Amino acid sequence: MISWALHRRITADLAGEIASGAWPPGHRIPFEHELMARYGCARATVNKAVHALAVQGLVERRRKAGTFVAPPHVASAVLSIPDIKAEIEARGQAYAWRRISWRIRRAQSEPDAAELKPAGALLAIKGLHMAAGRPFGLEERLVNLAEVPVAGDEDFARVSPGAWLLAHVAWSEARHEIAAANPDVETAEALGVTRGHACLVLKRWTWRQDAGITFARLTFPAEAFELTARFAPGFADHGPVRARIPSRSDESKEGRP
Amino acid sequence: MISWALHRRITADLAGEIASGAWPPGHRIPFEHELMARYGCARATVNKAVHALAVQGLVERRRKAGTFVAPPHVASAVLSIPDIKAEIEARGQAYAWRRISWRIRRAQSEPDAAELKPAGALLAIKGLHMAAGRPFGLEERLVNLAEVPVAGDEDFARVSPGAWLLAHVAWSEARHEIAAANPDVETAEALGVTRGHACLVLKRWTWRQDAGITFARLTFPAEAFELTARFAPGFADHGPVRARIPSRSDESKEGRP
DNA sequence: TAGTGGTCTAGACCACAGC
DNA sequence: CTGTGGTCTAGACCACTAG
Repeated sequence: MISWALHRRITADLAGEIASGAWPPGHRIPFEHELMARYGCARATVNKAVHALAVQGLVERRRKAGTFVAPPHVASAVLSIPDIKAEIEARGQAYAWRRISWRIRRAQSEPDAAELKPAGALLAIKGLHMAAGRPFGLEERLVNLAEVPVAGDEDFARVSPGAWLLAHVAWSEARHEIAAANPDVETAEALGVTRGHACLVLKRWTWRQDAGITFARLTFPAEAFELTARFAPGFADHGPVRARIPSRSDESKEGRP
Repeated sequence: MISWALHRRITADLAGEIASGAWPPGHRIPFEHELMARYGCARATVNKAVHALAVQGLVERRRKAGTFVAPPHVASAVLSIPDIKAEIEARGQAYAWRRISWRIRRAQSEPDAAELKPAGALLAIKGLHMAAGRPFGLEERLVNLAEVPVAGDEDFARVSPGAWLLAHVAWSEARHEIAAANPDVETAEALGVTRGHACLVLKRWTWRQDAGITFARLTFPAEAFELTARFAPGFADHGPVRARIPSRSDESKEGRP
C-alpha cells in the first residue's frame, strides 16, 4: 500500500525526522524553497507535503516565520465506533434485535434529548442487541419526529433504530460521550447482570444541519464491549480503523499491524 | 473563522449537498471538469476541494468512473484524550500526583506490555492522580527501559510518568482501548470505592518508530471521568476538541457550539 | 480505448507577520 | 519592508479502469 508520489515521500521523510526525535518540538523545518531545491520539484509539491503535516497537527505553520514542529500532544485520536450487528457476526455469533418498548413521548420528559432541541414529540424505542441468543447491549433511542416523520411509520420490531436511521436519514454531525456506569435496576435486568456489574455507556447525539435528529444511549456489560482508537502522525490517510469487540480467545494474537 | 479560499467554498458547497441529503449515498457528484466550469477555476482548485472530501471519507473517488457519495458510516470520530492535570485544574480543583510504587520488572511478567515487544527490563510505576485531595484516577505505567533509559534516573515521586514522558520522549504512534470494568481489590482500595463501583479503564500503548515505549492503564471511577468525541463531516480542519470531565454542576449548560 | 482522477510544473499574486 | 506560506492558473503526462 505504498504510494510513490513524491509529495507523499516528502511528507513521510519529514514525519520521520519528527517521530525519531531528530527534529524536536519547536524546531524549524526547512523552508519550502529549501525543500524545492532538496527534492528538485515545484513549490506546489512541497507545499502539499508540508500542508499534510500541518493538517495532522505535527507541525505549525506561520507566515514569514516558517514551519515548526508542534509540541507533543496526546490530544486526539481516531475513534472507531462499531456497527454492532456487523461486529457480532464477525465474531461468528448470531445477531438479533429484540424490541422491548415503543412509545411516543413529550420532548420535555427526556433531559438527554435537550441538546437536540426537539420541538414536539419524540419516538422512544428501547430494545436489546442479542449475540448468540444472549443480551449483548441495551439501546435506548429517541427520535425527533418533527425532523424524521417517517420514523413514525416504522415499528422497529425487526430492525434496530440505529440500523434503520443509518439507512434512511442523512446526518451531518454527531457527538459522543463514553463513560462507565453501574446499570439501573431496569437495565441490569434487561442485560441479565447485577447492579454491581460495570457497564460501558455510549451516548450519541446526531444532527442534520443544526436540526436534532436522534439520541441514543447504548449500555454494554463491561466484558462485551470495548472501543479502540489510534493516533498515528506521519501517515496522512491511515484508513478508518475497525472497532474491536473482545472475544474470549483473542488474548494472544492481536499484534499491531 | 471563515476562509474565503475558493477551494474551501467548493468543499463546503459539496459537503452541504451531501449532508442535506440532496446527494444521497451512491450519487455521482459532478466531474472535476464540470466543477471547473461551474466555479470558473482551474482543475487543481477543484481537485483540492474534492480531495478534501475524500480524505474525510465523505466521498469515494474512482478513476474513469467518477466521484461518489460514500455510504453513511458512523465509523470514526475525533476522540479527545484529556490531560488529566489540566482538566482537573480547569475544574478549579487542586491537582496532585501521589506515587504508590516504583519497581523494575521483567518484561515477561507483564502481559499488557507484550504488544510493545520489550527486550529487557521494564520500569513499573503506580500512582494516583488526586483532585481536591481525593483519588481521581489510578495510573499503572510500564516504561521500556531499553528504549527510554533516562527514565531510570527519574523516581516519579513528584511528577506523573505520563507528564514526564510527554515532555521527554518523542513518539510516533499510539493505540488506545477504552472499556468499563469492576476494579480489583487493590484498585478499589486505592480509589476508595467498592468493587461493585463501575470504572472506566483507558489503556494506551505508545511506540516510536516501531519501538515500544510505554504502556499505561488508567482507571477512573465512573462518575469522575468521561470521554467525548465528535464527527463533523464537511469541515476539513475542525481543530482538536478538548475533552470534558463532567463536573457536578454542568448539567444545564454545555450546548453544542 | 477513452475518460477520469492523480500528480506535477513554472510561474503568479496576495495576506500576513517578523524584522 | 521583506520573506514566508496560502492560493491559484493553464497547462501537462500518467495510471488506472470502466465499458
